[in-house]
Amino acid sequence: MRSPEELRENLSKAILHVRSGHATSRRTLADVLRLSPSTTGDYVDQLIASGHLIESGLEQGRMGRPKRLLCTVPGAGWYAGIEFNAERVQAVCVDFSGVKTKTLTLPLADDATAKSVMSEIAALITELKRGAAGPLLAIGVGAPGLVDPATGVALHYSFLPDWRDVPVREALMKRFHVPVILENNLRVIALAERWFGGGRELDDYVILGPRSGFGIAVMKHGRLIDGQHHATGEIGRWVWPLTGAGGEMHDVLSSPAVWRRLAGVGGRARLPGDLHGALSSLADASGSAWDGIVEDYARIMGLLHLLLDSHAYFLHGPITALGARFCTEVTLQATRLMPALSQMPPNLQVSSLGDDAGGLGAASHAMEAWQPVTP
Amino acid sequence: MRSPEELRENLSKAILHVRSGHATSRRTLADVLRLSPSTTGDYVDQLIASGHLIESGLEQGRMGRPKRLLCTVPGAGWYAGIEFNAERVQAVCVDFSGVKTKTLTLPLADDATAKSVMSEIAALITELKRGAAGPLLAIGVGAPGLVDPATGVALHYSFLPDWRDVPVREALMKRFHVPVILENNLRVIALAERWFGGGRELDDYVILGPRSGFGIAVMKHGRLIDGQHHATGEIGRWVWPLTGAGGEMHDVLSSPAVWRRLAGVGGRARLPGDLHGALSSLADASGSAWDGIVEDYARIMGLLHLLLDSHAYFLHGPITALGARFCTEVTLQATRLMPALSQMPPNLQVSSLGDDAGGLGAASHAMEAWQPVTP
DNA sequence: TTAATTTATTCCGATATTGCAATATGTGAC
DNA sequence: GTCACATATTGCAATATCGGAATAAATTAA
Repeated sequence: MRSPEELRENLSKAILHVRSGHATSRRTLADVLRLSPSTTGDYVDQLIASGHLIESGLEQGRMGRPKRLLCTVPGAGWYAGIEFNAERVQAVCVDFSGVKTKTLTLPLADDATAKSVMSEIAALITELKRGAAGPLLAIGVGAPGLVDPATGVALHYSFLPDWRDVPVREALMKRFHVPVILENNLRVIALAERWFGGGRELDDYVILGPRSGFGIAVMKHGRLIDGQHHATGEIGRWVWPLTGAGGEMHDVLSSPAVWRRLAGVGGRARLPGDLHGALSSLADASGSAWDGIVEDYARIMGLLHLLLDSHAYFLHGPITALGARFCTEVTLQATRLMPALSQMPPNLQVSSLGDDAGGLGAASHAMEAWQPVTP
Repeated sequence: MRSPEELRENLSKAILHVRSGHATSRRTLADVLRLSPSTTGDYVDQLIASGHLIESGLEQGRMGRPKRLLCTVPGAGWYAGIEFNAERVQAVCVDFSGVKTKTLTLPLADDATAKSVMSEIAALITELKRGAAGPLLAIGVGAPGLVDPATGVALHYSFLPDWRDVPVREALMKRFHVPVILENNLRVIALAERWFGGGRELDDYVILGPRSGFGIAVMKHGRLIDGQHHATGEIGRWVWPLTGAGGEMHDVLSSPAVWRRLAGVGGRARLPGDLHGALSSLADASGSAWDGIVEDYARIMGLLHLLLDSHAYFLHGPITALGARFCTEVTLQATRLMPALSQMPPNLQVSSLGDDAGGLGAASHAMEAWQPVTP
């Protein structure tokens, strides 16, 4: 008898591979699971019996017996993905076949507290329940700031005054009685990119997330890299300019900072409510402010790419409003500044995921963590 | 029946864990292998019967039946580790219990070619054979420049004129009839750090290798990170100064460059034969050249640590002659330049491995790759 | 049409691995 | 000393997984 853990894990992986489309039949599933066809067949029968998978027709190859196609049953349940920051809470519903079926967004008041945020989250999940097919299977939460995924406690977030040591997992598990997974919001966005974005075929890419701060998430070998102080990717705290001392990069290159530079306003200016929209109207800007921003981003891209040598770099956050032109110019400028890059130009692109990248990522995390119960 | 591959892999892992001291009894071995005690017991019996392991006494815990200690049999065979650059070839012998028993070094002539290097390597392995206990089990090679580990072909190295597409694995396998593993030399040094250096308890650290160029190797989750163009960690090609264009970091911060700056000679000056020795005599230098170098390294440490957040950074290469004082000053200066580091000071240290780090690393790689034959 | 070929799935005996119980071997309390 | 407890190892019946053969279902060649 093999350990039940391992069985559950294999069943879970089987579902994930079918859902992602990486495996479409018993045979291909056996290949990606690295298990024998016989065992895989058993698994599939079991998952069909439990209502998680279903056969959806035949696919004829160039020759031989056709594959009996497999797919996940949409109504077998759904995952909730929650993401929030100081301005809004977002909740998305992803059904068992991995399709986003609903997105809800709730603006937060200026005087929002940890308590009010948690109750908004619960309210949104309850709202999602109405009309969702099947049972809620798991909840993923992408929280800003510092989090401890192991304990499910959110440690700190500067823009919500009393957001400190919030037991997110405990609270939501008590309320909804399903597994709850907590992660940093930039890191769940990396998962969204794998499930819904341009990272579907990749296990090596980087998320660039200039928002209020500037962090990155690094996917290597299909896994997000970690650090000692939950501080991996905190490049917003790089000194800026790079040959200076004291000042920090996110003061100059975060999304709000980029808007200020482009709009030509000082640090005191009040930010527009819709930063993405405001930046969007500046997308065909030119002049020294634009060129300076491009050059700054180019330097960062160069440093990152010569260090990480990743397949792709996905841009996220309000700054994506600057569009593909921005990415192109940054890439060009990077190669100009660092000739070594001409042999290996970085593949920088605007993420195809829109504003609900965070919610999608949180749901992706829930999908990856959930396991079926074995009979 | 489980797959024979998996069995061999488990036996191999069992040996590695016993050798490393991470597992000292059947019980603890079961824990680290994540297998049941019964199965692990079978494995151990098998490995004792085949002469790879042996019981070496009892260890009494605070209570209960004592562990029956396990250790690897030194005479069960040995691993050859080869490392070279334009100046010398190095070969080390590591016995089955993971102890280095011999190091050989052969200087290379100025007119060395790929062919002569390969024949020196073969000669050194043959020399190691004399007096080594048991059979040669595997050969690890750490080659400078660009290599393709998958095919075992060394692609390119600037300082050996015709070193291009050299089929290292094929040649040595034909000659010695054992597995041959090829890797980049900086990356095998990372393995040496895990087996023989300060990385023994870590699975998250970085190797800084300023030698002729300047590369780093990043260990995350116990695995070296890879990239798209075999170019991960090529930070020597960062633009330098960081706010400039065109010039590259290794022109200023490689070991030869640091010596030139400290010695106050121009770029044309001939390098001393013993760079480590030459730098050593400058270890208590001071003045603007020293301060400039410290500041440059501090910037790099800051950038790396805020991005990678690793447990430790091990300094390798001739520059280690500058000693612990250099590391201390770099760390201090980094924190001064980037205040964010004060919450998470980087742990930079001179590697405790000496000049044969490369050979040890190559042997480590061979150790990790070798698997016992199942009866 | 039939036979040869290719690919996917299922059947089945062999066995490696497991969980649990039993056994071994120590400490500490009294 | 004896008993309760703690920890490590071994024995054994139950079973999950495997390899290989058999079967299924298609294409291609003749």
